[in-house]
Amino acid sequence: MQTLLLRTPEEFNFQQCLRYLGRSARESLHHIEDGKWIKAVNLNHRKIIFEVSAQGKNQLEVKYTARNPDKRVAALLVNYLVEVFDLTTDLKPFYQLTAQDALLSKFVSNHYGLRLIGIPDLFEAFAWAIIGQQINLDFAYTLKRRLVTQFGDAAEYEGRTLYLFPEPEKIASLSFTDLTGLQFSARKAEYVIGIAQSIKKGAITKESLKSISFEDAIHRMRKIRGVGNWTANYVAMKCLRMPEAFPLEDVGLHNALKRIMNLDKKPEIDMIKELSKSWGGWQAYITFYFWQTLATYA
DNA sequence: TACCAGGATATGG
DNA sequence: CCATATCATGGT
Repeated sequence: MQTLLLRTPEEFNFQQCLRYLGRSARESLHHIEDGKWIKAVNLNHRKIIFEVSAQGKNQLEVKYTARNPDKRVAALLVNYLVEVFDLTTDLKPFYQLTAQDALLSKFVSNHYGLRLIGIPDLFEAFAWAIIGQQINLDFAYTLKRRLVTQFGDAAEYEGRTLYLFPEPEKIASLSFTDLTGLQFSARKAEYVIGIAQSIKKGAITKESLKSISFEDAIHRMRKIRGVGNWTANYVAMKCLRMPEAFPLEDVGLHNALKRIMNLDKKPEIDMIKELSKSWGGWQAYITFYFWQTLATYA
């Protein structure tokens, strides 16, 4: 086991992030124990097992081991964690904006230091979004667990089995019945396998999507079968790290708005559009913070 | 029982 | 362009 320290911004609270990561007991891709986040990932064909814990106020302690260690492992892992915890974004303007907004200040300050926790892997981000379309989150986590345990790689670590999300190359070679057998709908099976094939071929890459404008990225993603406005914005938010990403149609957002604004029914799309005009390019963060007001969220 | 869940697509008007 | 049916299953 090797150790590295990672400096974190002032507007960072590991406990807030850990609470988010522990939001579902059905999560299949990590463990949380004794204030530590324990997980395995595949980064550039290096399988890495790591533990993250808070080290003082402004640092994370990261213990890690790799199956095929080389000198790039530490750098890959740091990059991964910087992405997951969004450590390069300055949240001061976000907190300044929301503090002056009567609606947003109600709940944003309750989660000070929470970063928008990301899904760095493009295929995982798409697959998770598609799995979650139109079903309740408990069932979505169940479907993900079946996919992960059936087709994902695994690592044994101190008596635990740590699963990795399946590689697109693996899913690309499946037939629909492999996924409908896990209780995916025929549509979702088709969508997930199709995206795996596109990513395997290189027709869709994270780098190319990140290199173009937000509007162009959304437009390009929506050409993919199974990807509508909600899914494109979810991926832009959680993987591409575009701050103006905004899943307008999100039921969780609707329910959160209904609760926060004390509405008697869920808000209309046009009302949400109007409301969000004052969110100054922080739509993704504000949506993420809205989700924290719900009992279950992702 | 009926309706809602992190929606998207196909089809008919 | 808008409305509706469909999807699979779990929760309420």
